[in-house]
Amino acid sequence: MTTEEQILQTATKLFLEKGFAMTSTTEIAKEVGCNQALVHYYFRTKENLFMQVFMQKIRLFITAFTEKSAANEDFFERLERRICAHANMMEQNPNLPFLIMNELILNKERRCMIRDYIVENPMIRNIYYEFDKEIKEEIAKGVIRQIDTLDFLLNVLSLNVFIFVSAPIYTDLLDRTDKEKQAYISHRKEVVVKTLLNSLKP
Amino acid sequence: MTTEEQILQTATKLFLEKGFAMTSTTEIAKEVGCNQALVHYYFRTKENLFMQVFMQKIRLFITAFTEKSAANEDFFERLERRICAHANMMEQNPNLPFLIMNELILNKERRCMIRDYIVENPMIRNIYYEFDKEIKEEIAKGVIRQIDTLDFLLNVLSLNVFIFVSAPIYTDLLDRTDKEKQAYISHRKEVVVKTLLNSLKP
DNA sequence: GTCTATATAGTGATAGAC
DNA sequence: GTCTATCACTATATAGAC
Repeated sequence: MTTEEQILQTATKLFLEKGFAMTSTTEIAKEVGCNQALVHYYFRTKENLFMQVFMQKIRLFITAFTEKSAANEDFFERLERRICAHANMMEQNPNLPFLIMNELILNKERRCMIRDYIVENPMIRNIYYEFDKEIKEEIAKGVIRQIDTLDFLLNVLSLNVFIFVSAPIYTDLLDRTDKEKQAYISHRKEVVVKTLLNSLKP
Repeated sequence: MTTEEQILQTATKLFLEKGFAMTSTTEIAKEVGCNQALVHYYFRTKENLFMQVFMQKIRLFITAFTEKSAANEDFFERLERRICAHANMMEQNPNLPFLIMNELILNKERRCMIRDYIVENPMIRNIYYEFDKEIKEEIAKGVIRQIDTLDFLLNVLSLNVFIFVSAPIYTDLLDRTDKEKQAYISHRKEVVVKTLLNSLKP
């Protein structure tokens, strides 16, 4: 691995653990084993370095919900598969939802910066459009109750994100072991799927 | 208002807006209109000042769910009233859920510090115990489906908190006005109540 | 490409005058 | 109680040697 890749990898790890403000370029360099000046040689500013990490993770976060369905699954099975795919992505990047929320809330510039990427991206628009069509069909068929697609997606996001935001808090607050933390996450994943599917009942 | 109170008030405002790490004592002093040394004269350290703000807000956050019920309300009406009370508290302190999450996730010491307050506080234990009894009774009566009380509370927390975390992101991402942001919050509050009540159906 | 050295600016905190 | 002045520290970023 080149030094540049090492810096990017270490930066990703540290930004996820501690956020933008509390991670210094000195610390990144120290963990890579090189000099602090080198971090700036490759990425010029800390902001640049962060945005590279951030946008890559944003892409991952959004595309995770687009899990393709198997041939003969019904609507609820497909839905469950997608909700789980989204949760699994976060399980593999535990602090990711937190980092995204954190930086988007504290920094208005970053909100505006990803607007172009998310809102005006035709691929993402298309993903939404397809899902919206699906939802409306099932409502028309009477399989699920009347609900707005965006509202349902926000419900999924709320419940899924909160699993991983609350897990470290839950663990320390109730003096749990790492194994119990894992059990908490698994359990919440099940509860969230059940809650979401049940909330769609007519 | 005394200078000390002014400092506390301004600190509350700035910590809520920008978090602990990105608020400096210099900035607090500047906004109060006094010298930076004075902030340290009253509170000695920035950490002290923050913890005073933080614990006061934590208390507010927890007790908000304990809205007392009117005499002749049924279970679902009481539940709705509590969920709304909790949401309204956050509406009056828009960045509060975010601040709490932020500081609890990034700072293990703070997690442990509030453990004593939350987990071992007999009043809070009692609130939980009463609600748990209520839930179990309604399950026994067949009014709602089988669900763990803690799981339900986590669902409430997830959905309610996310309304206010997502509102500023939603507003900038989709170029919304302040009035539209307000409409978003009102709408989501309704959706969340409906989703939660519907998810309890047997 | 990697290093040392340094410019520049900001931080939290304290000492001491008034 | 409020101020000025200052210390010690850390940060980002850059210049220049090799």
